[in-house]
Amino acid sequence: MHGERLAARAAGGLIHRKNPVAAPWDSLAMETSPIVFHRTGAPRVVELLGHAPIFRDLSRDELTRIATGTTQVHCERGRFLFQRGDPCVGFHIVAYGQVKLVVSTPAGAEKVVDILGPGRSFGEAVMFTDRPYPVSAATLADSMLLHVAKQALYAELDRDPRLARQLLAGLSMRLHMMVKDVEALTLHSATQRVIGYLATLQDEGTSGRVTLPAQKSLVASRLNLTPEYFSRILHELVAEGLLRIEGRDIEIVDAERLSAYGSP
Amino acid sequence: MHGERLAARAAGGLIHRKNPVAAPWDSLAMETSPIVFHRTGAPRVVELLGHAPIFRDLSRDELTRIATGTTQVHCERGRFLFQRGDPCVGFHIVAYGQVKLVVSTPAGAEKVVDILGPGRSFGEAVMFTDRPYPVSAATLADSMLLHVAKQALYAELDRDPRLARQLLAGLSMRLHMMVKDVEALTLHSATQRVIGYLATLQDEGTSGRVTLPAQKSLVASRLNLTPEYFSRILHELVAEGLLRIEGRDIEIVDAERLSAYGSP
DNA sequence: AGCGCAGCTTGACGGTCATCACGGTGCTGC
DNA sequence: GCAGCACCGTGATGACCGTCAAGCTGCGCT
Repeated sequence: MHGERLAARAAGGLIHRKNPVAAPWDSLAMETSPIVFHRTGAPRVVELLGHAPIFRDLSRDELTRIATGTTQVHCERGRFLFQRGDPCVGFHIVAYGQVKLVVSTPAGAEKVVDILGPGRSFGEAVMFTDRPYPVSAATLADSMLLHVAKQALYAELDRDPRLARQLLAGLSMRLHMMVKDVEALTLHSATQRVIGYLATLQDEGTSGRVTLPAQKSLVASRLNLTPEYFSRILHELVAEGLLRIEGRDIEIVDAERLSAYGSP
Repeated sequence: MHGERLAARAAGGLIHRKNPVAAPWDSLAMETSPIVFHRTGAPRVVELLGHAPIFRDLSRDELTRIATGTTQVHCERGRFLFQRGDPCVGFHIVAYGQVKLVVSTPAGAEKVVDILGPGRSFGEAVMFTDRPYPVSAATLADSMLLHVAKQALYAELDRDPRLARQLLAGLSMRLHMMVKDVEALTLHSATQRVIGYLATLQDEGTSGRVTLPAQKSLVASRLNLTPEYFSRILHELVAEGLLRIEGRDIEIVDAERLSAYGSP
């Protein structure tokens, strides 16, 4: 049984380190109360919803209707938003902060499925299936989320076919990513997975410098590696002169040779 | 690089073995011409569409409109319906026969993502993303498929919010399955994956007897195993008195002990 | 300052699983 | 009937990657 030891660090310390991830698309005053729900038709909510990719190019009217069913959720670092098995009555959008999605066995082993930053949404798919959550979600930093109630979205869905297309496209992209993940897990070696991951980080922010979105042990789990082996691979790549590492910042020295490393 | 040798048997011989999988929801005369498209408003098409889970409880009117954009595709065993990278202009429904979805590296390694029987649909997600196919599809038996054109579906989507919900639910279930797959690949051992797979086969057809949907090497690839190791595992389970095997038919002797095997 | 702890690294070792090689069986077609 | 081919099983070997057990570093805290 592997991953046993990951369990120890799973829940994430409830430590108050001031490490909120900056929101690129908006910045708000920070809430640090343990966990706060804020039912509100606040004016900002419409603004925030409008910036989420999933609701791009909806009209202001539509957004305000959806905002009616939306609550703000303030959540400090290291708390669970929901656990696998909980019922699902809506979906979440990250306003600021950072969230991890994990699957875990009863035995305590844990695997990071994804690491989500501001603007990303999650839980839509579960909402549409009327099943309990298959994963758990926990904050990696003090965060603020929007929770959109199922009813509100369904109501709007009946009015606007364009929204349906957006949602379908969004879920489809998600599925596409999952296929890529499965492909990586089954067809690529550990080293190739690391290289591929660095590549995806790179074309988000252009230039040869990337920075890991979270601590290395989390990224390792995301790539289905132990922290130890992840470390070894990174340092092997450094030894080859392909990378340069400074904490979470990684400089890609030779992108050409990197993407070809480990094929023949 | 593992899976290199799978490539050899990848394309599937173009042999004419009469091995069409019986369609539980309809039976039709078999076509064995190499590959035939049949643009048709045939009366059966509406019937066939109506039985696909994805179009369940649509009205006859709606189905006939969709049928307008639907073509019958007759395809003999061992041919590709599309290859990774091909553009996508619609999606498929299996009328009868059997289809495999595979991902493959340029190096030739190949992995079976799924094995699909009558009634199952595939390619919707790709259609909604406006990207090329991330997987290839090939027939495992002489088959007949329905191909629904993107335009036809989009048009109907604008008329009927209920269809949107069905599609969203369908894609969401697909995503759920993928999450389960990733979980199995990363958290479970090979033996546990085999056991889990047998369990899913079992609750489709109740009773202690299941039969593998395709040849063992394909099932092995689906479970991310080599045929050799898959064989070893099955026979180990037989040796433990948990299973009994006769070709593709497997009798589950002790379901209790089976599902607990390999945990402590 | 000095402790304590979380995160990261390094080394030695072993298990799980892939790989290679080969023999067996049941089709199909000549 | 036999060649030829899929498909399946078995044995020997070793790679890849996980596990266990240290040290190291930087940061927050008292």
